[in-house]
Order: sequence, then structure tokens, then C-alpha cells
Amino acid sequence: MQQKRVTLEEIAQAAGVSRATVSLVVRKSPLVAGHTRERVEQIMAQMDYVRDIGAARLRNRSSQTIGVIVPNLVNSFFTEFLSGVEEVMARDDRVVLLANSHDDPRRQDEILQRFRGHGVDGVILCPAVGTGPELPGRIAGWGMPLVQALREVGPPTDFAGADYITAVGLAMRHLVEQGHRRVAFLSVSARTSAREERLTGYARALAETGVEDAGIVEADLTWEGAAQSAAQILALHTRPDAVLCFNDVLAAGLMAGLRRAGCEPGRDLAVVGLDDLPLAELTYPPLTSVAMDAPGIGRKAARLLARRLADDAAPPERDIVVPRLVVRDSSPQKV
Amino acid sequence: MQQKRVTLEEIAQAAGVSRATVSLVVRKSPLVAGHTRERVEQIMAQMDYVRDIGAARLRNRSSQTIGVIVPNLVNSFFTEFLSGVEEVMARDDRVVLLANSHDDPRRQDEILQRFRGHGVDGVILCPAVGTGPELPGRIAGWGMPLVQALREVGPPTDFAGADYITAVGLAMRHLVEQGHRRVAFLSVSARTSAREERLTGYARALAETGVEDAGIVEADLTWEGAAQSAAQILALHTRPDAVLCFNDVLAAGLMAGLRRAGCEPGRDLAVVGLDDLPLAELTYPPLTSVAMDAPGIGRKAARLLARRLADDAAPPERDIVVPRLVVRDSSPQKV
DNA sequence: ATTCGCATTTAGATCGTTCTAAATCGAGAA
DNA sequence: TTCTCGATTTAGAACGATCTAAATGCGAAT
Repeated sequence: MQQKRVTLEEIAQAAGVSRATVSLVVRKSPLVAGHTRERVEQIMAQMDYVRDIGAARLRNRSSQTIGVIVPNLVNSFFTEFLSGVEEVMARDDRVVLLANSHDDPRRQDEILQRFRGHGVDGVILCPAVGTGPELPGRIAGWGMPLVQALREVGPPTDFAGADYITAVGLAMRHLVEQGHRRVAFLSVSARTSAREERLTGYARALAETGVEDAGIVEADLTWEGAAQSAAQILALHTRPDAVLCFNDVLAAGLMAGLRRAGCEPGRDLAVVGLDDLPLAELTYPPLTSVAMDAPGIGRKAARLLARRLADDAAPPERDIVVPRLVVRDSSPQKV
Repeated sequence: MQQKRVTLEEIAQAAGVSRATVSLVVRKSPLVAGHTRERVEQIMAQMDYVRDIGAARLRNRSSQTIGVIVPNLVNSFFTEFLSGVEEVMARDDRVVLLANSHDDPRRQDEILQRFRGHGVDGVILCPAVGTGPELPGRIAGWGMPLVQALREVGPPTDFAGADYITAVGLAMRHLVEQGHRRVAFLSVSARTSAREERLTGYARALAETGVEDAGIVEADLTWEGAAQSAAQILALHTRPDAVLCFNDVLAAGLMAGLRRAGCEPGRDLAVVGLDDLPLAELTYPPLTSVAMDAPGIGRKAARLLARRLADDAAPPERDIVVPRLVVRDSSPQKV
């Protein structure tokens, strides 16, 4: 902003009223008389007045700005989540400060300080791997409303996420229906609540269905990591007839790795992903997955934060999307 | 921010100096004496002082905030671009306001007004489809530094993008080397500079290589759109032996559509994408594509804006990444 | 002792808004 | 005519920083 702004004062001058009155018009207060309002609004339009929200915040402590911290912008699950957040915030005329923690708690701290300096009204945080359980408390101590999303640390706060326990259950029951009896789980090494939840779901689903656990293999959360793990999967003591994957990226990588190893995914080994990212339709064979509605989670997180801003005394709330199985070709009926 | 802030005044009080001195310390001015600086810094740390950047901006007109407007958050090209921008901005201690225009010029206008209200230092804009050529001028009129990215409208401004003309040429020469002689182009319906550029590249490459133009087919910029266009491609008057696609998403969709229609991509018809998104490795067959380094473009855009903020009189600059061919299996040697 | 120059510190105005408390205006009641 | 009351409008002090211009302290030069 090099150009100098049109200010309330100038509008007031032009309209022959006081600054305070113009301010009331801007804020759509019912106090101003109809004719005054009209005249002032007209002049504001003419002079291209833009309210300075920063200056406003200085007085009324509301910046109409919220911060979002994600651990990565490559995995499309997070970007879809982000798009849901942005959508709701834009609708409420709020603005989104975006930052990427790269799953590093130190960077995450820096970002939080930066956000604090910018006076955000609140934060939606997907905690970085290794975030200590005291962080939500610290944030609360700053008087900064917080919603956790997708991952969770510390004592209960507002939280929007997905029910991966149910999701894994859906996937497992589907595999059973398709005739599979020995299932492996392709997990990740990074310790997050998201990982724990899926492993819990896996254990529970094994118990409920009586399926044989062929083993748990860990991979880096990348395409190559998963491709490389194909060999380990194939070398498991009890050779699985299906693999359930931490998410679609790993599933897609695994399928590529399997094919490289001479094992045709779908035909020789069923593969199921989680999240149902757009890429699930583009793999070959198209990937059976469990849809988590990432944008929906983003929208929920945004609404939770909006609610919290309206009422800071409300008890913490959890908003969880229900997963939906999407059957494609990577998990055909066993012959 | 419910809690009341620790202010300069309070720090000054505690340190027994004036507000002005503390301000100098905060801004790392060389004017303050070493011992004063130390004492003040220590007290700031103790009292958990956080500088209010909004208040600062009111005086010094620099918010350390920049806006980024992308037309969509689903296509990972844009999110990778975004991640590049965020990375550089975070390094410079700036904060990124993110908004999604959904390729709608009206929303784009609203966003710009919102950004204006928030006093952003500048904007990185990927113009929505249908953006009028006068927009950059209007933005300049507000005194808002602008960098266009990926797409471009109006008279020259700072611009960071990719050289799709060269990219298409690379792809075409590769196809020729692989023995293909009749090539079709799968384009999109939305009119953007990105589209024009690729079509220009296509025409130029045809002329340079003497390849036969099998025709141009338009599709929606979605996976399904491309899949549906497979039929049209196969029905072209001169049946192509290779298809060059607007981007990887279309290429992946096309491959799925071809397979549905009984035509094996790679074997029966070569397919080449543009952008080299991560998904190019996950399709089957893995997709030959031309890497555009989206995060790199984002970083360039961020640096252009930083430069512009430092010197608003500098002449407009263009920063273009050079494309790199990535050969995979979707474009094998013709037998 | 006085003056000068340099390094350091500071008072006070200012940025553009909102808030508080009080002023002003008309019209109907007394 | 004067008073009261609700409806409007307003002056002036915030908010938390930065800027300008001037003040202060101190050792060296005169």
C-alpha cells in the first residue's frame, strides 16, 4: 500500500458528518438515520473507501483473520482440507493466514509467534509430528482460540477430524466380503495421533473379523517409500492376500512397487487405501479406498473456530466426519 | 487474542527506559547502547513480549503480509506453487494470506478488496479465467505491488511462470524420436494465457518437426472430462499415434478413458503430459511428462515480489523456469 | 570553565479506527 | 412556552506501535 488511503475522516468531511457517524455506517449500525446512511454510502463508493481492518482491530480486537498451520502442502489431503477451511472463512469475510510447519515443532512455534504478532483471531492447527502435549495449553495461555484438526495432542480442545477406526473397519469388512483372510497393514514411521488411530482400528478390525494378521510394515510417507516396501510385504512370513494402506499415496506407491516386483496389484494381491484422494481414480487399477471428505473436515474445523470465536466459554467440541467406502478395482472378489 | 497484550510501554516501564528506546531495540536499531539493548531484550523475553505488527503497520505502512490468489486448490500444480511461495515468504518473516478465486473474476475482486482492507504489502496473483486486461492497472492504481504468476493478463507486470512453448516443443521432439508422426493435442476449454501459450507451442512444434496434426480436442479441466474425451480422440479423422495433453491431470484421465475404450495407453497410443505432477509416477503406465517445477515458480514469484517491495521503480521483470523432459513408460518407442 | 560533537535517549504527534459519554435535535406532553 | 424523551450525532480518548525533532550526557577541545 504505497498510495495513501481514503480515511473515515475524508469521507466524513465530504459527507458533512463526523468520523464517528461514518464509522457507524461502515459497521452497519442501526443507529444512523436512513438518509444519512445512504448519502454516506454513496460517497464511500464514489471515493473508493476501503476500511482499514488493521486499524479497526487495534481498537476492537478482532482482525477477521485466522491462521491455519498444516504440516505439508504436497499431500493433497492437507490441501483439500485447506480448501475447505478457506471456503468457509471466505464466506464469513474472514481471511486465512497460511503456514507450513513441515512437520517441525520448532518451525511450528515460530509460525505461532508470527501469527500472534499479526493478531489472528484464532488458529486451526494440525500439530506437527513431535508436538508436545503442552502446546494447546500454551496457546490457550496466550488467549488464542484453537481448533485442532486431523491430528490431536494434549487434553481435549475443539477438534475436527476423521474417524479412521471406523474407516479401517469398513475397509477390512470389505476385504472379508471379497474373500480375503490374511491382511497386512502398510503403516508409516512418523508418530502421530492419526497413525495410532489407524493401528487401533486395524487391531480392532482384526479382532472383530477374525482375519489373520499378516504383519505391519512401516514406510516413509512418500510414494517411493511405499514402492520400496513392496518387497517387504511380499516377503512377510505369512504372505497376505490383501494390504490395507495408511493412505492413498502409500497405496498407489505400493501398487507401483508390487508391479515392479512382478506382482499384479488387484489380481495377485488386493490393495485398499484410505482417504480417497482424487488420485485414487487415476491409478491402475483404480484404487478401492475409504473417502474421508477432507474439504468437509476443513469446513467443520472452520465452523468450530467460528463458534469458538462467538463463545469462548463453550465446552470443547469434536466434529468427526463419517467415512464412506468407495469400491474400485484394486480389491476384486478373490477367485 | 482475548488476553491483553504486553506492550512496549510496559516493557519500557520495567526496563526503566522510554517506549521509543524499546521500539528501537525491537527493530534492532544500531542506535541503542549495547548494555541497554541486552537489558531490554532480557525483559522482553521474560515478559513474553510479542510485537504487534498491525499497530506497527499503521505507522510505517509495512504489514509483512502478502496475499496470494490462486484459481483452485485441487490441482496440485497450484498447491505446489503455493508451497514455494510460502517457503520463501516464511524465510523472510512474512506471512501469506491465501485465497481461492475459484476461477471467478467476481470473487477475485472481492478477495482483492479484502486484501486491500488488510493492508497487504503486495499480491501474487494467478488471474482467474475471464479476468479483464485492466485489472493489473487497477491494482497498480491502489498502490498495491503485483506479481502475476502462471497466467498473465494485460500489459507487462512482474511475472513468474513456465515456458510452455519450449515444454511442448520438448514433448513433441521426444515423440518424434520415439517414431510418432501423427499427434493430437488434448486442450481445455477455459481461455487462459496458459492455454494460448501451449497451443502456440503446439503449432510451432508441428511446423518445426513436420509432424501431422491429428487435431485438437477440448475437454473440461477434470479427470472425468479427459476420460470422456478419449472417444473423440479415437474418432479423429486421422487417427493419432500420440496425444500431447494440456497437463498431467488430463493425461491421466485420458489414459483411464482410453483403457475403458479398449485402447491400451502406451502400447496402442502414446500419451505425454505437461507439469510432471507427483501423480505422473503413480499412473499406469507411468506418465512421460515435462517438469515445470511448480514450487520453483512459486519461489520465483515470491522473490520478484520481495524485489518489487524493496524497489517500486524497478522495471517489470519476467522470471521463467526452463522445462525438463521426464521420460517414463507412456511414450515408448513405436514398433 | 565553556563549548562542541557524538552517541544515546526521549517526548509527543501520528497512523485509521472504535469506544464512551455526552451533546444536539425535534416533537409531543405538560 | 418549557420540559422530557427517544433518536441521532459527535468530540475526544483510546489501541500499540513508529517517526520526528529535540533533549540529554559525556568526554575532548578550546
